[in-house]
Amino acid sequence: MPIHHELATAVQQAIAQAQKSGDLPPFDLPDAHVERPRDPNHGDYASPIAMQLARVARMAPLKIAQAIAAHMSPHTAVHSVEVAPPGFLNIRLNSTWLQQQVSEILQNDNYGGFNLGQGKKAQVECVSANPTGPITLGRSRGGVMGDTLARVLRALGYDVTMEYYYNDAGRQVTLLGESVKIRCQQLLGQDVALGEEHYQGEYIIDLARALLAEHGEALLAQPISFFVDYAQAQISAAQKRSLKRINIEFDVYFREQSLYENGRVWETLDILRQKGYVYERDGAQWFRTTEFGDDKDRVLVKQSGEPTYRLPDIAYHWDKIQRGFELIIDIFGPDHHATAPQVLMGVKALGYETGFVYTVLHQIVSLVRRGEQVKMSTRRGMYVTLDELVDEVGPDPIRYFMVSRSGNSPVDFDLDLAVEHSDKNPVFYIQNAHVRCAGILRKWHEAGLTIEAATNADLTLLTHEKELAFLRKALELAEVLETVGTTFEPHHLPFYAYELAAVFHPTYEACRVLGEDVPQPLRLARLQFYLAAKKLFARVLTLMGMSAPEVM
RNA sequence: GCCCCUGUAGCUCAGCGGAUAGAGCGUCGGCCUCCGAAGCCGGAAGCCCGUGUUCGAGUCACGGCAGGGGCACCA
Repeated sequence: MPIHHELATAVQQAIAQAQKSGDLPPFDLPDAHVERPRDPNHGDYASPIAMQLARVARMAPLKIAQAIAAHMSPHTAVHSVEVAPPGFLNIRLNSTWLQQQVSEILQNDNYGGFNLGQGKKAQVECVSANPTGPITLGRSRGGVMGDTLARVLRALGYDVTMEYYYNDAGRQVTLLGESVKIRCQQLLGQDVALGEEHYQGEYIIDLARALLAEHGEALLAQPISFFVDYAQAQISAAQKRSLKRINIEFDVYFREQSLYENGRVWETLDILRQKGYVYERDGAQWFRTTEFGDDKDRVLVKQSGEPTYRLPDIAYHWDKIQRGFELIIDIFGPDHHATAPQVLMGVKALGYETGFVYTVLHQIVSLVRRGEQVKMSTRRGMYVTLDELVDEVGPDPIRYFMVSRSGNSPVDFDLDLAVEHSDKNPVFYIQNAHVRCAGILRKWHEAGLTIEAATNADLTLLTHEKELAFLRKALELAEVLETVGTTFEPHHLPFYAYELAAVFHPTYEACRVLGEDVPQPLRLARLQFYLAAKKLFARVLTLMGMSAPEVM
């Protein structure tokens, strides 16, 4: 159990004890929690519980706090529990215990993680781009957010499946096939033109060229499905390669088509109809979303007899639930902000509670170069792809900047900043902390010394306030992971990483290791400290899908 | 017209109902005979407006004002 939970429990037990002994009147035990005071002078953790209890206990908050403090049982981590007006309970950690975090970090490969999820099956669905073109920046953001969430949820004891949903059944893929065929015809000198709705991108011509090289002119006799299958296979393979470049890999690629093959789509419609949520109008099948608060009903099946995307989307979520996921997270870009709630309405209509299904929305990504927004237009295929961005800035800045703000804020991806090797660039600022640790260890080895020499170091020598501040910050990782894993807002992690580096660098300046004026026992202790710091930075960077370089 | 998101320092953003609102950039001023200055130290500067809920509001509710995005029988 992480320390902030232990302390909260301790507070709660103290309240119960105080009630037992009559120092506090009886009332239902609240959920106590501890938080970090803004001002470190107030202690390492604080609880405002006494103020919250004032009403039910009908006592002055200060008196309540005193009663709780008096009944706190001793804890190895706790140095003192103080009461401060108007009723705060301030807890200070024991520095001996804090120093032991060094060995805790070194021994525990899941430092900061804890078993919040208890092995529950969780699914993160993200990217889910149609297999009709390269991965765009918006989809990349969703992917980075989803992958970061998945990594955090695994650290928190969830059994996570990363899933990618393919729309391989709709009109879009037919258009894709037609686009490729037309390009083939053009390459063969035929006078045909792409329609307005066809895919305009250069990559379509490349596909056509490759097809022609393989099959020659005879391929024009093939049905459109031939072109569809070929293009889809090529494009989805390319999408996977692109995503892998930024360390995103999926466990399951779920094909929309499979929901038609196994009858799930029509089964879903039947059930919705049986439950009275479907009616016919103008030759189409409508879903009574107004019963769930929507401002108008929505079409499930078009006049043509083809389903809209909604029906398979609902069927897909039904399938997810039947596969036993207890936590479902859907990550949607701005183009899905309006449709996300409709899927949930579908799930409700099927008879499920939707409390365990979360939709995480994010805003757009735009590129900034030399302080100016780069113009992008999806029409004409004039957008910047993930591959182009990776080519230009590399994976790490993408991983960092795509999650470095709340999903509710748009991302302005600054191309100049992303590659700038300076203190302005938070990516290098964080990675440099790891590099600096590595540098100390390298120098140590170069001097012919081994790490083993330091394993019995006396950690209680780590008394410098900056060293202790770093260890306090290390402790905060558990809180950050919990926040990310319960709010599904991954941006807290890069902020934490930055703060951790901001606590580290002054420590590095102040707490030298190899200098001749450092006494040997302290040197050994600090060596352990920097070994732990290195491991912690590597851990945090890995949780963000970033690399932890030894040199830069 | 309807829906979603946003409004915090000159700029870009954190801030999970708690104590004196934090960073980065920019700006002003310092620090390399010393493990990576890709770093450190210090200064100036801020919650869109109103009403309400609360012991306590940047945070919650309602109403304004302003900006962004979305409103297909496309996905």
